[in-house]
Amino acid sequence: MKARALSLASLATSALPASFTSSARAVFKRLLAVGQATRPQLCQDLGLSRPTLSAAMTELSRLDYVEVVGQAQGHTGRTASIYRIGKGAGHTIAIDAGSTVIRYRVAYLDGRVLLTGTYALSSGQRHMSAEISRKVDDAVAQSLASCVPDWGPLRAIGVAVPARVTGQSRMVAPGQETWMFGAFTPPSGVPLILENNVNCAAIAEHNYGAAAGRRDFSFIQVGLKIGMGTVLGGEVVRGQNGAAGELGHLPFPWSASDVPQPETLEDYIGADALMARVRADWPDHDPPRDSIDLFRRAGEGDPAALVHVKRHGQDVGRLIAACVAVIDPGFVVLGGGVGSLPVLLPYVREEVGRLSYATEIETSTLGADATLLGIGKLAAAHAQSALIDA
Amino acid sequence: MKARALSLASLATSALPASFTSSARAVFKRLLAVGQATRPQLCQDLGLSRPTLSAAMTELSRLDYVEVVGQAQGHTGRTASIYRIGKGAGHTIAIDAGSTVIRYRVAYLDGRVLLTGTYALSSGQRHMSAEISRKVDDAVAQSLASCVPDWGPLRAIGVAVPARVTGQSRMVAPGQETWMFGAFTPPSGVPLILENNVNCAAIAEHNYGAAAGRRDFSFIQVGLKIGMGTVLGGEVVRGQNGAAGELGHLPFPWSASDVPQPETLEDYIGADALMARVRADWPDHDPPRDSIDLFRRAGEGDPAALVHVKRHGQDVGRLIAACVAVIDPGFVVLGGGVGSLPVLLPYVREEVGRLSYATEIETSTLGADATLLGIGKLAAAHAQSALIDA
DNA sequence: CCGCTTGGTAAAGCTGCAAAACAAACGTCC
DNA sequence: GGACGTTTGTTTTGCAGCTTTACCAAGCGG
Repeated sequence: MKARALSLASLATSALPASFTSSARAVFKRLLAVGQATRPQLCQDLGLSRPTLSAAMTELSRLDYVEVVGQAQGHTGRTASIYRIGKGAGHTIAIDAGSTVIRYRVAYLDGRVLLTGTYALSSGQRHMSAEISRKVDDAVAQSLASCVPDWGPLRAIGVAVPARVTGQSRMVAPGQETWMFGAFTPPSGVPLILENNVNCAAIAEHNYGAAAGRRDFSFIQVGLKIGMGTVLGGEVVRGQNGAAGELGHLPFPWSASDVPQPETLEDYIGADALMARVRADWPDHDPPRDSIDLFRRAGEGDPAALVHVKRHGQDVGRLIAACVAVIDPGFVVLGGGVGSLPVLLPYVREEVGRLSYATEIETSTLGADATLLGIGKLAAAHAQSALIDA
Repeated sequence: MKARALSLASLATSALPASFTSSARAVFKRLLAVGQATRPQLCQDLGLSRPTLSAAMTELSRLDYVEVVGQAQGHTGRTASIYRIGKGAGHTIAIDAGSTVIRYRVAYLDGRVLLTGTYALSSGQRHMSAEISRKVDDAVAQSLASCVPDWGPLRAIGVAVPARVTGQSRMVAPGQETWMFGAFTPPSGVPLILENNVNCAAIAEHNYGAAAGRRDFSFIQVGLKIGMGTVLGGEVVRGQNGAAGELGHLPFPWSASDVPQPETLEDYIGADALMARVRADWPDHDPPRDSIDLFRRAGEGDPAALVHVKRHGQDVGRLIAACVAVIDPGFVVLGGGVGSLPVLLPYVREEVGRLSYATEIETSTLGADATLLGIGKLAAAHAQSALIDA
């Protein structure tokens, strides 16, 4: 996760039409969360009276923030209209500026997908490069070109980046970092939200994945690099320098005789170092090609592979032990190319059990989509509050 | 900080008289925070109109929650009455059940002290013991005996303990842990609030000390034991098992060849281990008697002492590096018998600078009172919300 | 005494909500 | 097909909590 920081500043958001009553805000929020609902359902869920809800609907309809999509028939009584978020609420663009591919997705604020796409990078980019900037620009251009009136206004663009992100707001002023903005010119007047990619994955786990409904948990990504995203009290912990979860900075090696060196741990736990150790130690002339191969063989019972998987699981467990010692999240989701492999899990659990207090550990089920889902959620959430938290 | 956990449950709180308007709540809160204020000041600070404030005052006066303590004279115009919290709001008892002494303090909710006292323990109690329970009971009995009608009702009892505290609420049902409640029987009907002593010190730093006004920081206590209390977004991070900040559980020793052992770090960084290393390594036959002596000699320039102080500062810096890697608080306050010694600070800063992102580090100025101040604040805050968050 | 300023209260009005009453739509039973 | 019960949606009315406006009270200097 080592990368330079992005310093953030605010950008003028689009002018807002009006202020809403708190009930209208609640209705809008609820519709975003559940997708569709009838008025009686909304009354029930939000504890509002029918007249109040009626007023809220009138308010929201005036700007096309809600629309009717059908009728619900109880087995008796009048039919109820089914409402959802309308075109007036607009849409967002979410971009996962990953190490090997750029994914993008255009969606309404309630998550309905309008357009998705992928750009491959010419080679694995361990660090940000001009090519990423270009592809991000392509993704935005493609989205804008495909835009039709039915989508409503573009409310926010979110970009998940493999870098630290700093600043109070998640918005960035254009032109601050050439690697990001060298070829990418964000459309003016549209809020741009940057977020660290691991934090995005954590947000996705929180909203759609293994950590749904939890107030506190950590998501630990283990692959080529290591990183962590933490949610405490429902809020992402970002850190003063945007460096929360940069586990590569844990003091390592550290003992009575070893002096920790900066950023050593990432190079020790990263997949490259793992495979180097595996190859150096392999008993015959057919070592695993890559970490996937190693874990496959371990799953098939290969003793040499199991030794290294166990060893790696223990090291991951020690990462979690450090996390528990500091914040004791109680629940940890393992993700990333290596971390999400189930073969690793029992060894991780064993080591955490040996070193730490009771902590539930599960592997992620969201796969490679996690980051894109998370930045999408973030962009939608930003758009939502810009619209109704007047 | 290694100690058994306290499992918490709720206790019936005293019946509440009435519900307040939000303006009355705001006025009450404000008076608690600032101590004294005139009506115009409150209008200004809270953005309320004079009629609204008048209504709020009528509400609060009816239960003696506020009282007039004087008149304020501007250089022209009518005099304004000065208000503060009244007897009706009641008082709290705060107890620091420390390792060597038990301190207690009775105070109004706004912090005005009514009574303080100290009981020495017969010997340093590394773990909780029956004697602590007895002294806590003595402290409460003494407070109750001294109580006069002027103090108003007893609203809460807070106890800071050198143990993990778990559970949603800070209240504990009587009779759950014999070491705490073997000889201590809390008065029934009064909420009892338990909190870890390091978290209390952090709360004190947040309200009265070096971290005043900060939303995020960590307080690290270094002495016989090590522990950390963290505030993120103004809220104390307690952890699922109440184990957040148990730095003794950081993986140590950890390197390519060293296997971490449970709770090793506390015994390595604790003052006893430090002095053992100092004595083993001392060049002549006059080693420092204790850590205070060591740091005094270092302050006077003794090269042998400086070597060990520097070494210790580096180790403390590595603790902070671990904390920064996980949550990146941006600001750290050093406290405790060893941690608060200024001689240590430059070495800590140097090591953190070498290993981590920019992090401000200061030493605590609250001294031994920090824990008592913190638990007092917590008890008052609990009483406050019980009174007005109806 | 009068002007001037500031503290405090009483009366009227506004906002956001709910309860009650009313109106409309739908299925069912005779 | 029409009466009836049920559910949805709207109109009316009322209330809580606040602000604005207006007024009275208290202090100071001339």
